[in-house]
Amino acid sequence: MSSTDAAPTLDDVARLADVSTATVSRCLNTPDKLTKATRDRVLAAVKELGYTPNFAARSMAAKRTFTIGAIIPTMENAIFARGLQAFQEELDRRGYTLLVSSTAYKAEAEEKQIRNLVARGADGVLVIGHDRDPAIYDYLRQQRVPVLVTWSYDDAAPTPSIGFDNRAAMRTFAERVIGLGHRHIGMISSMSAQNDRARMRIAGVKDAMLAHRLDPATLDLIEVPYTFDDGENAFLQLMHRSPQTSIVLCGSDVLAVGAIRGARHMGLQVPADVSITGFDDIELAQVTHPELTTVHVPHHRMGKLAATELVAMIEEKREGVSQRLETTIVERGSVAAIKGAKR
Amino acid sequence: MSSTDAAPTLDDVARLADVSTATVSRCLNTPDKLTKATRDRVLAAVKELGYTPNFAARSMAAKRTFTIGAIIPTMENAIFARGLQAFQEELDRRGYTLLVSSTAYKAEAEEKQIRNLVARGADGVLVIGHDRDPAIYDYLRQQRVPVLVTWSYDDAAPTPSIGFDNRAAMRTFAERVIGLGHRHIGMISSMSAQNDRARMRIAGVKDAMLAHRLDPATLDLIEVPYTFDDGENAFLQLMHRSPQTSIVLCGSDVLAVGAIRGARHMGLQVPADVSITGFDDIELAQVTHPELTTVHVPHHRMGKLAATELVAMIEEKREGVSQRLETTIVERGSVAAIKGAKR
DNA sequence: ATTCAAAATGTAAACGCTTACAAATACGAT
DNA sequence: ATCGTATTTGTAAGCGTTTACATTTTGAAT
Repeated sequence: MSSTDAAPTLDDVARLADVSTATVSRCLNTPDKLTKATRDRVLAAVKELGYTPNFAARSMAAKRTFTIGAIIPTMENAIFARGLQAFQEELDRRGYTLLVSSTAYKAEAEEKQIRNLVARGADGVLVIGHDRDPAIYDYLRQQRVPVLVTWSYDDAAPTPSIGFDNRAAMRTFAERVIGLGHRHIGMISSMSAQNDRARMRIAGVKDAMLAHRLDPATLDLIEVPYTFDDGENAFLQLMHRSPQTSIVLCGSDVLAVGAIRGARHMGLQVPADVSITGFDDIELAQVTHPELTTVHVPHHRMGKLAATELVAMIEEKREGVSQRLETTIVERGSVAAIKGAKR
Repeated sequence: MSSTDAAPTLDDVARLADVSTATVSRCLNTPDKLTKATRDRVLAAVKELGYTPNFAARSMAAKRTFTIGAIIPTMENAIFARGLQAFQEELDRRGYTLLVSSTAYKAEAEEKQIRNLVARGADGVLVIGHDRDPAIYDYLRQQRVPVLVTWSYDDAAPTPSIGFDNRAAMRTFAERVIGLGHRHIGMISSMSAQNDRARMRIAGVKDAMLAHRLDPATLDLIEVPYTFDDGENAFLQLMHRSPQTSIVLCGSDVLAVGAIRGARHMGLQVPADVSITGFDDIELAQVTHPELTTVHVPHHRMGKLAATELVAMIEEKREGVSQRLETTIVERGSVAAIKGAKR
């Protein structure tokens, strides 16, 4: 209705409702501490003025923001979207707001983003993977901001994590495809520096090779950034220098989709001429042709559990407890057995 | 080094550097107003304490946050990712931080998100498309928060916009494909309620039909949400009820990719049996087979211009000026001409 | 040496909330 | 009616910055 000069404050509401500011504050935060009569009066005033509490003032006074920050490597593709969505939903349910920022996979960018989030008063922080400059962990500890790692599980790490064992997951998966008779193996990974997930997946493949008496040194590995184009280029390069490659394991579905396109552009049939696999099982894995055989990650569950745990860490002021989730293998159509394979 | 009990404040820094809090503040905000000697002393203290300014306190005192909020319909797919990335980069360059939140295409969720952003002190707000409850615009006006619309251009709208003419873009595109001889046209659109972009794209198709003496009433239109599955299901439904359909125009690349999968599952060849088109030209359009013929939107330019304009609105305290960007048609492989078409 | 304007620094009042504590009020038991 | 307790409301002190204004310092000009 009325259109005063500046944004209305608690004082304005208090004056209009003829109560103290404390009462207005209580009405907004702990409404059941008020008589219905006053509550209604205050609410009416709030509505009439179109009052919105000032977040900065509130969080300064309360020393709480009910905000949680998440730093993810990228928003450009959907890798983290589903998990984050679930994380956000659970947070919502518990009265927290999510602040997201992305680093474009630049380790240096992460520290800045984290400081920003903390400066903004994040009550807790969610990060992807364990690997990062120890200074970041020191800073977070000094600021007393709880951190939770996700997308990775490592019991031995000092930071609690809710995720899965990337190495074991990839190992199991690789063993399965090697069991199909593949001997000339290529791998396209994201850059492994400062990225334990990528590194562990590579290690997993090597574990599997070892288990099958293949020399891990023969793994034709190529590390690239994270786009479709990167995947395609890597694939072309790989097939060019190792034409006998029968399967290319990709560190992510995005890279795998790029690789499939590369195969098409080279005139190779997938999986008849070459098998290609992904990792993550994002929706994208089901729109390619052939659809992608990949490792399914429990995005939703992981996001939800992470939210639950992080909120508990904050509210109960306790250390986080790690939790290992299981991954599963999803066979679709991008892998074929080698003809004449023993098993 | 030291690890005091709570997060260090300006006061702590001031004490350590043996200056007043005002000096510390100036050192952080307008460093050239200080002697090099004091500046160095303060900076050293900042570093020693690991001081990070408290954002809430700062924005309360300065009544500025250098934060801009953006509300997008979804983060689940990459439709808005590229534009937002460019928006963010330009903002960064100008010293602003971006806060993003998404509504999952729920109109009701938008108001809440916007209030939240404003409460958090956003100096300006970016939204997608013009359509929304007028109450939202009223609120923003009352709070004196500049708003800029993007992904849509409408000279007549009261809110300034930096985008393209969805209707004209779709009309031109549809005319082109109709010119290829298609007479039985299907369309899969996002839900058009509270979504001028979707509505205008539909209108564009009808415009084109009219221009080609086709009855717009014969357009077989189906509206669904925004996922791959929605696109696939819509396609199946469409082809089931109108088997003679020769081309399906989709309101977005995501729906189109779903439709292509639907065609594959039905055993239909694209484009031999049926043509399918998209809209947006996100990277996804190039990983399907066939690659998608679509309307290219200048994501990057749009994001960058939006950032520039919104910051100008804030800093120069002036009305925004709208700007219309051009779209182009990208022909890839998902459209075929009807055999024996006149022209 | 003295003067004066300019530059550097300090003082202290906001900013809009929350909350400990104090005061007032309501209500049941006597 | 009176008292005591529980409930509701008010008072006012922070929370950590920025910034207008006041004060001090600096250094060039005399």
